[in-house]
Amino acid sequence: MSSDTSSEKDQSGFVKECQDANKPSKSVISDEGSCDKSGFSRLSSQTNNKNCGLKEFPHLAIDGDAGTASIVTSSTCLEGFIAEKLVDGNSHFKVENVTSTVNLDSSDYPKHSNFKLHGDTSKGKDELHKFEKVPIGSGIDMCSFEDPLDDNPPALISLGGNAKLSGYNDRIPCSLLSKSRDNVPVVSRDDDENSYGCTHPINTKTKSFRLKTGIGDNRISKRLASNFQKVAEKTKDHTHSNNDGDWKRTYCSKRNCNKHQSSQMNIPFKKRKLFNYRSVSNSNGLIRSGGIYYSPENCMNQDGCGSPPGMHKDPGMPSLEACQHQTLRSRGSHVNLRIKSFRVPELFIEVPETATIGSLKRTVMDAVTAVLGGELHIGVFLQGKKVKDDSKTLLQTGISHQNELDALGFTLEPNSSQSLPIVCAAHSPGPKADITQPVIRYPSSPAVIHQRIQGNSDMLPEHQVTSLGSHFENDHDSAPSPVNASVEKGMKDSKELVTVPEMDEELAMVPVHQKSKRSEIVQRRIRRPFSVDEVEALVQAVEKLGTGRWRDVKVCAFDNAKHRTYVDLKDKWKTLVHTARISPQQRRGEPVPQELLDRVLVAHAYWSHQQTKPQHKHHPETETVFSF
DNA sequence: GTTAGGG
DNA sequence: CCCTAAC
Repeated sequence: MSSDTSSEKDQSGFVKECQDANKPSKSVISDEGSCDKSGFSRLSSQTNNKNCGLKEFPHLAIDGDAGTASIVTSSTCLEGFIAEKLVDGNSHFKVENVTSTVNLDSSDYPKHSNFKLHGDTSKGKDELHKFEKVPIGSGIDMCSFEDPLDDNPPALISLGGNAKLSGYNDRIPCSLLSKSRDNVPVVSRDDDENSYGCTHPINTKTKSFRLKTGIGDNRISKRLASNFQKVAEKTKDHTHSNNDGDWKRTYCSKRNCNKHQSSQMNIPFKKRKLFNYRSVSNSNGLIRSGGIYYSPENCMNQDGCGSPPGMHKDPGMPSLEACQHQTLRSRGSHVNLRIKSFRVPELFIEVPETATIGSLKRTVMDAVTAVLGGELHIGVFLQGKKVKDDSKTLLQTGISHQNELDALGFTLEPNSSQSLPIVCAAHSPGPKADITQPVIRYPSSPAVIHQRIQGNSDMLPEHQVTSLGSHFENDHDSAPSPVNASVEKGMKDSKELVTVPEMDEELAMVPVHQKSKRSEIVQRRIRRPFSVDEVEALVQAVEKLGTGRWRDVKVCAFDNAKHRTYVDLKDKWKTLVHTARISPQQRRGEPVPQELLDRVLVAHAYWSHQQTKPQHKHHPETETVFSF
């Protein structure tokens, strides 16, 4: 069949129409529809609507209706502050002291989010188990849980990194974890959190505190608790080499945390792990429904500005000097940025109609986790331009309360694949330029099942036939296929992270496994059962083109269905033939009209015959005998 | 890059 | 759907 010539096609008759739709033909096939794309498109659109229930999930954004949370983002001064604070353990980070306020309010933040990230750990128990060995305190720390009494339960995610904090962060004692006596896992701490206000006078290690009842504390399994402990212990050594005992003070009790943050998002432990190897940045701190509050004024602490060893200096401007200068300028010169929220990019979730709410939640959680779980970096955009020089001060960059801040934007972007901003932070009412529209799809996984409205029944066979000519548009919004590549890339990168030497054994081992496992899961394309419409189109195309020309079939009938490769079509045909041969009782899945199956058998037999006797010439007129 | 066929 | 040998 490799030498399919036009003459051959013409002889086959089935092919004819597809190749040349303009030629009138007596065959039934030709009347029913050619393979011209325009014809197929019609169907595709219909199919699309029918099958793409996911459109209803334009955003699975971290809800942003919550209150505000405070977060400190990076700034040289701030860094110093943090470091300093950790040392004495008494420094208080008070957002309330903000003197100058440049609130970049984003009123346009979508409030219609359908999903919220809860801090409730009980719900994620199952998942947690899977990652039970994941270093709890390493990455994202739970500072608080959603308060059920709070109408605006902002979820706060503290993205810290104990294992490895990038940039200046790695000099800062990282996350610490502790648990209360009764095995209630207590929030871990890290520098980031300190900056958020989880840094209230911290108790000593012995002074355990527990999460408020009803916040999920008791719902945390002992297993987790024990793991927490393990991690905590390990982390202990590893994190406070510089200052023994300090870590003890770094606990973050819910109470303390809540003081400045209405709530936090509790990211699954597995996620934490992901964050471990590389912090999102010191500022990462919170991803919460409410938003991130940026308040550098905390840099008031002069010492913090230049003291920390290793602190980078601004080129041409001694950092210390610069900081002092800024500091001396008075509190009024601080920039307060309020990032309303980091929105989780488009997440395409597919779940069967029969899925339980619980599984839906888990699926969503997985999706969110997958997105947030990779290496993330904070990208800063000013007036549409990305600010790449991390060493510049806000002042130098032009980010000051005196300037227009409406053009300032933050993005969460995947580590290496910077081409794909995962999350878009929009704070400002300002230029849209700074708002990067994320186009990410959650990598498919077995857990993610295509949600398909099994509603072909309303489509009469006749309609199907008439619409057959169309091709199936790619369900651009129904499934995560197209972007998989990038996701995979991200996962790959993440996988590499697990090799980070800083990890201690426990952290390295389990996580690696989990991680790689996850990667595998992610990489597999989601199963997307063929709809009757698709089968119809496939059958028709094969009738015309024959078997063995799957690439043509693909181009002809599924050119716009990006998720259907010619291999898929070939496989589908294979299964169709099989299905047609077995008894209806043995068939599974969405029933394929017998009429179609019959056509499958006929076409299959026909083309098999053709292959067997390629020399035999057929007269087009004769072909019409096959009333496809 | 396509096909074909087993997994 | 994946994988891969074969082309």
